[in-house]
Amino acid sequence: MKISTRGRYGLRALVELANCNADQCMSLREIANRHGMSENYLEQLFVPLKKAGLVVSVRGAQGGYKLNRPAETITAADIIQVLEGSLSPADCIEDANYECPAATCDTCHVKTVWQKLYLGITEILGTIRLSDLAAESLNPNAS
Amino acid sequence: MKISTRGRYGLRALVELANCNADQCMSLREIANRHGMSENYLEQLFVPLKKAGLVVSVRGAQGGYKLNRPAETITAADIIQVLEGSLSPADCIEDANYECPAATCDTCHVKTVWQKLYLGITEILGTIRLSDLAAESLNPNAS
DNA sequence: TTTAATTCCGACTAAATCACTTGACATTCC
DNA sequence: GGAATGTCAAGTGATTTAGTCGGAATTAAA
Repeated sequence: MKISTRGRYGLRALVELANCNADQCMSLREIANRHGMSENYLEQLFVPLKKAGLVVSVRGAQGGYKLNRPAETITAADIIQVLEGSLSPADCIEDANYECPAATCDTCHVKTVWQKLYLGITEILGTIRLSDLAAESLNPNAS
Repeated sequence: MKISTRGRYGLRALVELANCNADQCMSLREIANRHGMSENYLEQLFVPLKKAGLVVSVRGAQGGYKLNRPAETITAADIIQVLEGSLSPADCIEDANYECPAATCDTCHVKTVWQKLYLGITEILGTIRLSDLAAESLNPNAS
């Protein structure tokens, strides 16, 4: 039940982008250096982020990445979901018509637990906006 | 962010125990057979469950395991925490005085995300009692 | 026009974790 | 005595994690 470096790095990286001017972009090298991350690894994370339409890239010298939408419209749920693959704590509840692989499904009476957890996680991360995190990062002392 | 088989199997197994009479015990073999689990693997899960005081064992023929406390006093959080090691989605927030390993901590502005998530997960799982799950499992149609 | 900075792409890899399996031993009921 | 159980320690194959590496394409600046 841990968030991996994919989600953690990705979230931090996008907070960084949220702190740029909307028309400016920041290179992966700079983000990676600031946060002590591997640039090559971070690069991999930006493939799905771009594909999901959360960021856009600018190639060539002085290029980099920037947010594709206002930071107010991007939530932690959006980012984590893209990078971790899903927000669901168990495969059997991601979509309504998933079938348990084993014949053991009829003896599994704990699905409601994962459903409640999934709803909770979605709700919590869905109400955290990137703009809030960006503001916090600029003014860490404010509650 | 997935719950592993440890947590899933363990929770299902304890629901089974919760459906026994308080003085009766059930063998791992029976639980494993009912749910299509590996008996030997399940055995490993019961080591920490016993150590945590959630179950007690009865050795010898006709032995097995039973709950150590009334099912009303055991929550999903208790079980998952023991089997998954922790309910925290990130290592940096488990205890108040954990220190980020890297010097990158001062550039990490997303800790509040993991804290909120941790609180949410703890709250959700902490309010699910084993007795509720046991009742549900006996009467799956009731809401 | 060259050069340096960047994204893009695909492959590789060491280490850790997951989900078991195996085997030997201890205890208790029948 | 023997079968049914829990206890313990170790091994294992597959998958995932967190990277690394090398090179090609694109673009701004010198």
